[in-house]
Amino acid sequence: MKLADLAVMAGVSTATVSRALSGHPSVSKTTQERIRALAREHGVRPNQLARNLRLRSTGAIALAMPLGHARTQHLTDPFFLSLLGFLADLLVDRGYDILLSRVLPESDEWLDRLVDSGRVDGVLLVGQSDQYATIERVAERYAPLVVWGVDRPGQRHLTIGSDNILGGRIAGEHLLSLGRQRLLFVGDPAPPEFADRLAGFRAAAGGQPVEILACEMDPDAVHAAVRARLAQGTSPDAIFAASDVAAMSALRALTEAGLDVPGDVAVIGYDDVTLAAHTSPPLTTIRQDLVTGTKLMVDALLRRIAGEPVQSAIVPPELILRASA
Amino acid sequence: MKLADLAVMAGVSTATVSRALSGHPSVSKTTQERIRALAREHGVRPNQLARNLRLRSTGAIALAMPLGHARTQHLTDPFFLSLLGFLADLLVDRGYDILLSRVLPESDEWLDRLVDSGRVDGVLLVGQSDQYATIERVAERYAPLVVWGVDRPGQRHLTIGSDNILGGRIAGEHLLSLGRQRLLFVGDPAPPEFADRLAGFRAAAGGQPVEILACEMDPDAVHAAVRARLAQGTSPDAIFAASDVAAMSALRALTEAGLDVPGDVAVIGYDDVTLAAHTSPPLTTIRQDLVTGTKLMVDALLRRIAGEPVQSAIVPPELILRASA
DNA sequence: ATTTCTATTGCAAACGATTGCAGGGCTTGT
DNA sequence: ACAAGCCCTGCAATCGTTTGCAATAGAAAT
Repeated sequence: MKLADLAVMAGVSTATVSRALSGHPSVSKTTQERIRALAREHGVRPNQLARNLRLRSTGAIALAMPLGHARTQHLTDPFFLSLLGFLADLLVDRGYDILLSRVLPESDEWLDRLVDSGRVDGVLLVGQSDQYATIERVAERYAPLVVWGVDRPGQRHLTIGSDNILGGRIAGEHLLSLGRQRLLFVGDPAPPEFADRLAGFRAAAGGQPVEILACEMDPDAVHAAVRARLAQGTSPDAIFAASDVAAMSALRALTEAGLDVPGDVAVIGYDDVTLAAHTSPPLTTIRQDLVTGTKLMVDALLRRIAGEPVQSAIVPPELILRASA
Repeated sequence: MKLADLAVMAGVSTATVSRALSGHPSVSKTTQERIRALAREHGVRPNQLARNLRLRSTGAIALAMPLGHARTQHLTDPFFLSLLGFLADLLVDRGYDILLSRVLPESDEWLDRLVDSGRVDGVLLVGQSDQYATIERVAERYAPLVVWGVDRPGQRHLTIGSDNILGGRIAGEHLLSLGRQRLLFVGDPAPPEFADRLAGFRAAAGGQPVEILACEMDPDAVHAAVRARLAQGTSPDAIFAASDVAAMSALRALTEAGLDVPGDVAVIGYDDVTLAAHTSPPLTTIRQDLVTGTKLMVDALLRRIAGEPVQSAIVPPELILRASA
């Protein structure tokens, strides 16, 4: 049932129906009400596709996470998902829908396809993964693109992110202040965010050596890696995990190995996902302020869509002190 | 840059360009390759909106979770999110995009708007919440709608779900087999799924009384409720939580109260979310087989879209034995 | 009574693709 | 040399809206 059908029923033109439904002032109150009633009665709702085509705006935002690194793990990462939750809330409040694209960057055209599809007014990316170059290239020609991630000097694309170097440093300083000596970083050091965390951690450690246990980021891989590491001789007395999920896996491996947390080994995570407060012992972690972060992202995106200039921004991380370190 | 522009550059008509790009056999190999090259060079990609309008199909599926009950909690529920992850994977594999709508059912038109927008070829709903009536009404006139939830006798809408009654019974039987006597159900008994779990649990308990600790489902509420309950005199020796997230909060409240799990109190959850394996002690729980479940959902939806008849289906729950019970 | 003005409404052209049908050029058979 | 057939390609309609502009009717002004 389209507007044209309603038009013949009401004995007016499609144009009038369209204007009546959108509350255009030039159509009389009486016809407006008459058409509205008719529309309600017959359950007529304008086709958004046609509308969007005509208006050249879609009311939708694409949200994607490039999965260059962790191919095994799809969208189930709790950090991504809670980011998604916040973004969804904000966008829906502003009248936008969300087009979720899971992206496995097989070809480097994935982002081009997304922005050129005409289906969205803007794109939000979570994480740069190994797609930095592609993002840079597309950002050059497509403004309404905002990325959660790190901001490198000379970078063209707009990012919102937390200060991962600072976060890593805070973690390191905290562990040192506890008198820990044998520091271990657990996680994949390749993605830019994690690289920064590790860099900050090392900076804090100063002269002290930092051992790196590089592994995939999915829970089982981390668990296996930590267990294997513990099976070797001297165990660390402090672990800094690249993410909370990794930290939880480490936690489990530790308890299984009969080690006390934080007595034998202090553990500190990153993100402060909801469940971090519910592990035992509750996880000390570096919080990324997603409430502010997502607000900034949406804000930046909408301003880019409106054609205004916007700068990259950084939200400060924060140490959340719980029992594990 | 549209197809028409490319057409003048190539010196052919838009029709030919369209056919060339879609690999239509009636356009010669040579022109086809020439146009393809030109398109690649200038980064021309057909506008999906126009395409969808013409083809009357969108290549997108709406995914929504009616949040009638837990208004405070948005999309961050790990169970929903991992369901989302699986669905996303399956749909993307089949070439569909996902339109994510967070739905706060203020008016009962939310679902009508979704199905009439023309933006999606079908709708997946996760949970019925208190929107049962609305879903029934819309399902009457709109076939490609599949719901994750319970199947009541006489119901019109198509559901895939796990057998919550059976799941509850399994949980109950397991706790009884451990010799537990003072049974406590923790969670919101109102939503249909939870109601069924409780019903099955009670059935298993037979004559034994089941205490119900009714509370909101967000972690803090559950934690507070359990703590308050433990502060009273006699504590239960077995807890069946309506979800894993609730179980984790209960776990925390228990350890804080100095109770041993499973020594003093056995705890069993529901869902088997990823993190259930990583709590300490690892959580015994009733798994909902999401791999099969989501496959069935997508399958049912696609067949409904194709106009085939499909029946509701139920996937059996399974006891996952870990340390907590 | 004629003109001017305003309040409504309709016409038709977009938006950017897809596709049935028709026609033009070229080969082939007789 | 002429008819028939086959490849290609283009014309134009279509999907369902929105909106600038023109047109009409009635009211108000002279």
